[in-house]
Amino acid sequence: MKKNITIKDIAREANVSHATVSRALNDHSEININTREKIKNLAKEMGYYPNILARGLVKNTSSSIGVIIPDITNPFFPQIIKGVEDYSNYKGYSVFLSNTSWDEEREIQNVKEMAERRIEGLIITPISGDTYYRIRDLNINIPVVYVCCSLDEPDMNYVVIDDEMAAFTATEYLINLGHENIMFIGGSDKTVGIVHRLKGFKKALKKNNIEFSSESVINCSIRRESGYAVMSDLISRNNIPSAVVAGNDFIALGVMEALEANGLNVPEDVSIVGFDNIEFAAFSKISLTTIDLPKYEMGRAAAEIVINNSKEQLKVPNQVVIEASMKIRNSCKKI
Amino acid sequence: MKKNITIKDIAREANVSHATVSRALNDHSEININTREKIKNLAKEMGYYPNILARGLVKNTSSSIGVIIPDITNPFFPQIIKGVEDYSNYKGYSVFLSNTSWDEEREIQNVKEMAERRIEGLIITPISGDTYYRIRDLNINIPVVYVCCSLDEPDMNYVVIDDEMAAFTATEYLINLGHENIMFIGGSDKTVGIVHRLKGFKKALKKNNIEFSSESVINCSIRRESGYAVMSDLISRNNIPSAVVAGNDFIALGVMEALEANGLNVPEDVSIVGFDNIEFAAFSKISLTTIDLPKYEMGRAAAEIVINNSKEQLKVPNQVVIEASMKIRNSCKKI
DNA sequence: CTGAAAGCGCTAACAC
DNA sequence: GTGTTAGCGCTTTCAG
Repeated sequence: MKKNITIKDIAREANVSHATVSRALNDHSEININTREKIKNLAKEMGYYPNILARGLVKNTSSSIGVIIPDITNPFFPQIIKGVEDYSNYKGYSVFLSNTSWDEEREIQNVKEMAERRIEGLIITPISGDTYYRIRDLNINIPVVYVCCSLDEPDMNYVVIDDEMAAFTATEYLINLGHENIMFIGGSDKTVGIVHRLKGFKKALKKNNIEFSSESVINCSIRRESGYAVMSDLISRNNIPSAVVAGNDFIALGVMEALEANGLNVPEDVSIVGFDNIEFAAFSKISLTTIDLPKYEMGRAAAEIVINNSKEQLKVPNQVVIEASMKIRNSCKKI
Repeated sequence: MKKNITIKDIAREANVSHATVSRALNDHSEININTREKIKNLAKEMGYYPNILARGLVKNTSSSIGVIIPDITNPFFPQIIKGVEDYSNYKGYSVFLSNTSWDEEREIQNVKEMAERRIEGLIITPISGDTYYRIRDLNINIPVVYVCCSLDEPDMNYVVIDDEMAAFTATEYLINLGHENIMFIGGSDKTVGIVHRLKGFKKALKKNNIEFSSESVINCSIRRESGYAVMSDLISRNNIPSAVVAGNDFIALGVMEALEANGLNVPEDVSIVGFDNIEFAAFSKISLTTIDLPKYEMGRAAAEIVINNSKEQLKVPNQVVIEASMKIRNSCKKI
């Protein structure tokens, strides 16, 4: 392994001390402009790449942040990541990415590892609300902001939409279309965003005097396959609702697939509304009515919070609730 | 900013030297088992997180790798990333992710930054073949493997499929279905994979005595919107092919959208075959016939190469060509 | 088995 | 302006 060029190598070559090289490379004011240029040229010639880790050691920074998500395969997350990445890159930060594949232990493990790498901020969409407490108890001494996960904790930083409200809107939209047999399909009851959505769902039923039956909510993992499996099962048991509110678009798509596979049509046979507005929901063949989350903006907002606060160690919790709206397309019909 | 606790803090607390603490924490053999346990417990109690950067400085490692891709929003890439991430995580490496948004300068800039962060390997799907040479000239002293980009360079490491062959197969499939007016829509002529695909396209035409007209290949950026724009333009000029080979699925989807928007149907009015087999291509409403790239496996293979070779500095170039096959669905019809 | 000391590559006083 | 020195948090000889 060829050794990397260091500041000392340059110093030797330039006949100066390595401190001078450091000053030159960092554009310090107290340095002769000629030696500065000479050193800079030399550094370029020699193919010098500063060792940021070493610098970080003395300056106690890493100029990196971490992003932990459960499933990069769900098109919802890449948009968030893009928002984070653009801002981080702009600010000179690099981002560590971790995909936990819905494994809570892996999630916690990765938080620890990132702490050991001295990330200056963590952005996470946790698998469950428990994660908040587990991370808190980790005492990692790093600001963390939660995306799509808000708990009633005064010290928690998060970027969310008003899930309850959004689900309420979506559900009432279906009710106003004449639906009464509506099911909520989606997500485990450990996933915080889903819990809020479910709350909004129930609220809308109640307000409109539709009796809520526990059989009308079905938990499943937040995967396309899960939506597919749940709806297939429903069909086989001949227990088909007239409308469904899906925990998110990925699940909604699975539900649509299952319907399709069984010769049922959307919206003719069953109406459906999703959550997230992933890119494919807009695809004309799919045309899924859904709640539009400003994913990119949420990622960016989260990045702004951690990066701008990492220095002064977040004092005021940042709890940002971003506006979401319903995108009405063609997956729901009046009955 | 609360200071992080260090090995020295533990040493003081345990009345030993910090070297002993280091030995204990790293399970060295030459250490009293009792002091080891005592120190370990103390470390846990005190909430100690080793500073991996400091360790890296002395051991000259970072246990991190970099991944650079042009567009995380294209579902093709998350699968690759997942493959990389799973293996890296398994091996104790963290991954830096960079999304360049098709900006070549940002791409190069990020390579430099990652070099400064002393990543031990770089996995990149470059925007153009030029990148290979620019990176090579950067002399970053880090193994890099290219994904979906192979050049005729003996020292290049890459993981690809046989794009030319695959495109040949796809095109001939359309020809055998009776198509003669086939267009290739996709990608800039700087993108290496696309260039190979185009080559295969031409080869198939030639072999089947179909005259090739330069008007039957249209370059565009590798985005869904581009496919949409190109096809819209074609339609407005009333220059509609009977079949199209798309540079990739994302473009194919855009093309389908444009067709749809203009009242044209797939496959009735125009047949189409894509490349990549992104998840949504399989969606029944879409049912896109396409070339299936084993994305996850490609990412994993790339990660294996960089991680297992970073130590001994790749000597033998790893040029792996993974098998790809055609997934026949319902986007093409016989004429 | 443990401590002292050196050093990874860099920045930051402190002299001169 | 520049060199000398110390030290960031850690691992690793080298003694003992």
